[in-house]
Amino acid sequence: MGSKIAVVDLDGARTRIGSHHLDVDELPAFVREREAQSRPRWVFSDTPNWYPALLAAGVRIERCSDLRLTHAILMRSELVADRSAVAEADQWDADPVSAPAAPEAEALFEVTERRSHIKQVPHDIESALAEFARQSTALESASDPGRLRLLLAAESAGGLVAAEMQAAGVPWDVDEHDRILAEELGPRPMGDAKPAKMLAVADQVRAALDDPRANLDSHIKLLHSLHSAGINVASTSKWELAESDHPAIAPLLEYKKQSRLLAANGWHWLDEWVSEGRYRPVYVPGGVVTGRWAASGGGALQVPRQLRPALRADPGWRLISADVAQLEPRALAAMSGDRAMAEAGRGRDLYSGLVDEGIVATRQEAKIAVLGAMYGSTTGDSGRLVPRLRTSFPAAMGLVDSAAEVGAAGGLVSTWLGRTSPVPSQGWRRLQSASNQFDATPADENRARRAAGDQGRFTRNFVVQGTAAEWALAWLADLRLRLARLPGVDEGNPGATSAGEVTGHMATASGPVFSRRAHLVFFLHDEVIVHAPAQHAEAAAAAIRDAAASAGKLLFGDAPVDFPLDLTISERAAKG
DNA sequence: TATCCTCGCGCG
DNA sequence: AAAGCGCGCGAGGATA
Repeated sequence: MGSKIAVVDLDGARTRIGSHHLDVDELPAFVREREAQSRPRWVFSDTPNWYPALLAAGVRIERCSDLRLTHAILMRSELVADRSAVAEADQWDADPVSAPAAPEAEALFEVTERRSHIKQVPHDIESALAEFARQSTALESASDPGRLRLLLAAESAGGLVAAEMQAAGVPWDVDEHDRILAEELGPRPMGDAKPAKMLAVADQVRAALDDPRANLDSHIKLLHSLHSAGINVASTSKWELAESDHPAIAPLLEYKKQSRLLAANGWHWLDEWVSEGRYRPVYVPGGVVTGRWAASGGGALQVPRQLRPALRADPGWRLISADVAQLEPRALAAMSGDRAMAEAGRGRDLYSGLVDEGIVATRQEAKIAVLGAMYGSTTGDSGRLVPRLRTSFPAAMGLVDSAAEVGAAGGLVSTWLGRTSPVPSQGWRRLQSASNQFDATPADENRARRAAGDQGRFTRNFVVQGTAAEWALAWLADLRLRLARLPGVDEGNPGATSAGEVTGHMATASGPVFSRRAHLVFFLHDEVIVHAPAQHAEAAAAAIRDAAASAGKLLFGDAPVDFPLDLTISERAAKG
């Protein structure tokens, strides 16, 4: 509290034209005023270090550059001719640090403890100015700075969205969640006891195995019990179990399902991650090398469909859920300029398009073929179907095949906007050179070949997954601005009723910035959920659609590829 | 007792 | 008929 920070104004040529010294507590008012005057592009060392406090004070910003996020892209991008200066400034190559999910007093010690061995970027003004200058120079040396600028802006906007979604939280119906748990597991037990329905199912399994002491919670012990009962499986995974037909299998699969629900999203999860009716997972923008977001806490990447009914809009509000159908193949069609593939997906389900065009017989086959093409399958049904795509979609297949070839040889690949894959590890390179030595054994050669294949499948998928992630970021970035421009709950709609009551309820859970206006609450690779006042739900839905159309134009111009959405407006997220 | 690894399963 | 990409998480078991 009360520590001094410096803020510097730069003009378009990055020349210093002013500076200010503020107490940290004065920052929100300062930012609010500047934002109202000129909506500058703020430069943050690291968004989670600055933005949560602004949001808590009721201040949103329109745009920023996040130096940590942009550094990570620029230091690797093949588009940048001279990236040595950026790459050498390795204090900026730091771990993502997320804002704590909720300021809980008892967790403070733990949080500081954990953060102390995490490498953080510097937050002082001179370091930031120096890095900003290095990045600007690098960007100017790029072969296609326009694309990279787009990527950097989208990436930074993603940082803002993550902070905003964490501040807003997903409206979560704890009672509904508890009902689902009770239905599946039985009522909440005391302490760490197992719920009643689980105990009952476990007894059925033990009876069927004729093994009253069988331990179902340890893979190893369970495997022994299964073998003793004459069930010959190599693992306890459910797909393998499902192939046996023994009376113990059905209750065992049921038990595993219950056990998973309890461990991953049971009452303990509810206590830890949902408070005041808001689920606040921790997002990590740019956390995956492909550009996808990762998560670190709360399991935002794996909320089971079973629990989707627990997402519930506040009274007088709606949830608008939207996902892009077949985002990755569409991104591939667009970036490769494959007109036939674009045509297969235009105005319809892309998989059904493949059936209509006579390329495969069923939608299921189409899905297996397309996923196989993007993931690099060579065996089974998928390996059999992929070659048909090579005939029909030569441009798309050429792009992924050549990405795989480059990767297998140790090379780098880049996404549409210029995010470049990481160099293969030293261990990988050692394997390859060992297999080229005169005394290489067949085992060496095998290992090297397998590793080369793995790397090839990684780079094959990198260009597609990464470009899809860019589309999604562009979608998000545009959407957050469109939503911010929608009127508040009691503005511009004289017909609105009980608005005061609704906002009164909201103010606690969502904080001052989000309590009155449509806002993003969830994002997962190719889907968004927006929480909006009922009277603006249609406008919010239109914003989601318009943002998707803009994203396609922004990235791919007039390429004949569309990105259709499945969109639902409801009080509850759809049942899975 | 703390930390790492493997397994299995949830999500896209 | 569980292949073929990217993740996070919890539990049990092994290791320090």
